[in-house]
Amino acid sequence: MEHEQRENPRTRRVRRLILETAITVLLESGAQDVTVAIVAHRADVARTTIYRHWPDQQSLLLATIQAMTKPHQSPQLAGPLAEDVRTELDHLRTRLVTREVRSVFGALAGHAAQNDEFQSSQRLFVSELTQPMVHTLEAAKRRGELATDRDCLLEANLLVSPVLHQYLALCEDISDQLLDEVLDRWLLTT
Amino acid sequence: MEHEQRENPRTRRVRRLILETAITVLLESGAQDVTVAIVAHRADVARTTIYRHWPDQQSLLLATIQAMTKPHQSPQLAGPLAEDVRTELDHLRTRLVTREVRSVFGALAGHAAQNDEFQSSQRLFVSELTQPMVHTLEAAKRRGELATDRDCLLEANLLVSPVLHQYLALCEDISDQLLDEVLDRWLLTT
Amino acid sequence: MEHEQRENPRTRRVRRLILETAITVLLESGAQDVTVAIVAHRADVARTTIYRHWPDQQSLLLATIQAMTKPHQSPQLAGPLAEDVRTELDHLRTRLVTREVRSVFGALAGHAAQNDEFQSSQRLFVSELTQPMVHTLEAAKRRGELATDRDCLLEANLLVSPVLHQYLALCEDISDQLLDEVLDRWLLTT
Amino acid sequence: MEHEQRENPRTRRVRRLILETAITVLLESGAQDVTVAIVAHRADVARTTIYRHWPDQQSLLLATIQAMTKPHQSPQLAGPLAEDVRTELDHLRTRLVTREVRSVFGALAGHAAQNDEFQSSQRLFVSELTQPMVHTLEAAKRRGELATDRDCLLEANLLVSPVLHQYLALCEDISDQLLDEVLDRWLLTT
DNA sequence: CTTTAATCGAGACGGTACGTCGTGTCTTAGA
DNA sequence: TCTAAGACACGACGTACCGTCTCGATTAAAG
Repeated sequence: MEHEQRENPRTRRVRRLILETAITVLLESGAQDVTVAIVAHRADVARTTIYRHWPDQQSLLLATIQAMTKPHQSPQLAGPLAEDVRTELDHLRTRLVTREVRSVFGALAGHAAQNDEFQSSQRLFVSELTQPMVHTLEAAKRRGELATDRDCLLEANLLVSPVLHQYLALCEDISDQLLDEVLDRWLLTT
Repeated sequence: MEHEQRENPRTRRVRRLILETAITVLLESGAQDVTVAIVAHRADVARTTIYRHWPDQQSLLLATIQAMTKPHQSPQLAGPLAEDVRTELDHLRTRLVTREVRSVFGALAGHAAQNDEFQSSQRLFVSELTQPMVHTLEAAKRRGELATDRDCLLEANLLVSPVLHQYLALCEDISDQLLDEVLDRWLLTT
Repeated sequence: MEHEQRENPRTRRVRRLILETAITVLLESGAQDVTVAIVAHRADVARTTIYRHWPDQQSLLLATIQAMTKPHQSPQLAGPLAEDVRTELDHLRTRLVTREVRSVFGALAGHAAQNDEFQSSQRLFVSELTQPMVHTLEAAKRRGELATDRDCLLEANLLVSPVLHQYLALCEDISDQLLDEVLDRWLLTT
Repeated sequence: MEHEQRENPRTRRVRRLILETAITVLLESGAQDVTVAIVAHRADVARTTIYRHWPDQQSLLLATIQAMTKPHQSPQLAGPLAEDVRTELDHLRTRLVTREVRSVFGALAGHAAQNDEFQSSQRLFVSELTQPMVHTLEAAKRRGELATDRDCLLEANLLVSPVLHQYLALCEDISDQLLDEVLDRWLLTT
């Protein structure tokens, strides 16, 4: 957005400060505490300043989450497909834990039922989690290790969903056995 | 619990009334509105009466959700396994939509990251969704259509997770194609 | 009241217990805390039991104060009038402090403007404080040390009021000088 | 206080409005009803607005009373001392009745035993009642009608206390006889 | 020595007020 | 000119008492 470029530098600085504070609060204390009052206090900024940038609390929370939703990067893999997928599953597990995915996903899901913007954001957020797997599959397809008529997104979802289900829906740890099982099953269907 | 039996019938009636009102509010306007003030007003009950039964707003919300979390019932199926599973997937889709699962799941997920009771409740809620599929598989196992060394819960999760993922995580509709695909893949691994 | 004699002994015991607890609370924490809830708790008695004996909180407070309002006793004095009066002023000062008169008077005055029963009670309470002085003057009159046409109650009030004023209205200590001054002035008018 | 001068005029207006409403309530229904909820309602102001200006209910009541405690003004008298004092006693009686002194004094006394600020306020309030008499005596002293070694405050208290006692402690009317008696006695001691 | 009636404990219930915290709107000064 | 400061109305929170009202469970007194 070139709009942001032209902005008063002070304004941009303040906006950043607020968002970063909001992120910190979200990770530290959960989405419940991403409140205009609390963020303003923590960022040492007037409450009204926040309202000048975002119309209400939900917008602030949404912007906060969107600021956290950055593409996950995985190193390009080029080993045999099975290995790459397994590695990617491992990375996924790691990302789930280290990036406090539960908090963010919870915040999104908590509003998604009533608020379409949150719904889109949740879609995006989940897609970002799945993206590296899609890339891995596409690379394999290019290398000829995967049939060209396969829909990489569908395949990725099939691979990823049991893992996310275990972690985000059942709130349980992800064992190596689960990852192995998922991989084995998937290989059988390829 | 015979304790509840001995309760003053009026008390029990009021408790029911409150919970039912809370359920209505939750389904109508979302978990955000399951507020002591709103529920009290809608149930035409004093705010303090609610506090006499539940210590705070979260407890009320939790109780409300737990009151909604009743085992899903599916008719016993005895057809060939593939058909039964496919039927069950269909039922699952139906239940997701008709029982406002998105609202409830969102409410749970929104608190689960901070509150263990909500986490347990979420676990339970998701299990209830999966349960009919588990039963179907167990029946098939008894009929000899499924190898006895299979873990029915694991299999059920593998079957169910792509569907839930599509609906709860990606917030998208569940197509027949998806259900077919899931079934086909699973059959290949059996 | 022979009515009270016929009462169930248990009832009488409980009534006493409540009143004594209320007195304790009044002296310890002030009239603000003579609350049905607090007294019931301190007396280890059900709240409803208190309501069975007094219709509401004000009645309880009033009864508590009335139970505290017992005639002040002074030893009969027979010395010369000036000495007796001075001694009585001293006793008055002592009683004001030791019997927590400020708390009780405050409680009474706080309700007297709105509630006639409290007003009567206050009148009585203040009279009791003045009574010993009246007796002293009457004794003096009988001994011929005071003209028979004097109104003992009026004289007592004239003697007592500057002292009460100093303590209850101005909330200040009562010095010996004040007592001496009051006595001297009064003697000049006799 | 120039601080108050600089205040936003709206703020000052609101503060005034609240205090005036509180005074009205106090005079109409007694100190018991000087409640944040009631005053807010009567002043058509949000409850929180009151809390922004006074930390709690007691502070509001105190401020209300202090706002009512304005110096009593008497016209300068220059007649003979005895007449002046008698006039002043009359004025005092009038003020007691017309300015609802019983309500205010009751409210003060009701809290004075527990709260030092109320105690100071009560002291001040009573002093204001006595003040005109002090002035009258000082004027007399200046005119040479009163010995210079007399303590005007003490004399005023001696004159005033029987009257206040009659009205505030005994809750009875103040007769002309009483005023005459008090004056006569006092003249004898001068 | 039991039975019967008054009294009590226990606690739900509708209320009112408290004092706190958050929201979103608005106005007034300042940098 | 943008921003800070903060007043304001509003609404919900959770707490503490109020006074009313069942219901058993005790207890005292009378049959």
